[in-house]
Amino acid sequence: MRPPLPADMFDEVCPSSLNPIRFGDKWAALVIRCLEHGPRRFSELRVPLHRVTPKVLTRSLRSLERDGLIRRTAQPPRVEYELTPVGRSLLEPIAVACAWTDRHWDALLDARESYDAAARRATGRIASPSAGSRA
Amino acid sequence: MRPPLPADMFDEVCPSSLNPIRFGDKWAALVIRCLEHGPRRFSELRVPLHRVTPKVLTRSLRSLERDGLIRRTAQPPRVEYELTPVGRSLLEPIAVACAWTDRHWDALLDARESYDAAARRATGRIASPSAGSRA
DNA sequence: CAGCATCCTACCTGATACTG
DNA sequence: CAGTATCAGGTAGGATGCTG
Repeated sequence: MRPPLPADMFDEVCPSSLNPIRFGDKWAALVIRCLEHGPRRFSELRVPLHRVTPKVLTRSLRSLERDGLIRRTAQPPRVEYELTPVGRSLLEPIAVACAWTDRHWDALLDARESYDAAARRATGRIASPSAGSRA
Repeated sequence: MRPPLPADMFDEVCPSSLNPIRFGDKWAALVIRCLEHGPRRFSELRVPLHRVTPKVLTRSLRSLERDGLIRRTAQPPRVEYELTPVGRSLLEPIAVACAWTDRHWDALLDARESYDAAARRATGRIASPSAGSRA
């Protein structure tokens, strides 16, 4: 049998609003990568995605299913999710996005920091929300 | 001089919430593509992006600037926006995303339609928001 | 020309608690 | 196990009108 998904599969700053590249909703790309090596059950997905609530994960899964990117099969009490061919084809753009992020993540962090610092100097300390987590 | 940006540069269903791949906010990818061949002024951008209000376009530009993806230069009354090297590097993932969308757009449309149709049959006609526009 | 101010709506996301 | 229900906050997007 395939190994279970590791709880630390994703960085704790992941997903991130800082990452300009997004696939579907906040968790969609992570879900797709979880399904890369075969079908997974709801509770299996919750291990690496331990920071998402069941409600939100359900909505993300429904949305992916609606778009034909994953398929849900229920033979109670088992429910499994797997990639469709179209969903699997998203792995390539996702990989490209990840590669881009790896190369430019630090530049992005620096740019934001100096922009916000300049804005603070100009306005006398206003706003500037905290950085998010990673994709 | 470079030709002005055509008003019909983007499809009228573009950007789209249907497209699962997004770059920054709703208009960011379009802005970046507008800047591909050199700097553009605010009002130049408004031609192909005629469906975005000035407020929203401004916010999108500020956000891209904050992330170091574009650079804003003002020598009044001229204001120009141009891609930074990091911003330009996004053109490649964007192209990959566009290629993916071209290949799978129809499948996405069909999947949503049949999912919503099945949902209507199951629940007796509830919900199902209209499709969005394209990315 | 290149925005800003104001108001408003919808959606996304999450916390918490509960269930067939 | 695989969700659903409820409540609440924050942000994105847009309409409209005004300005240095």
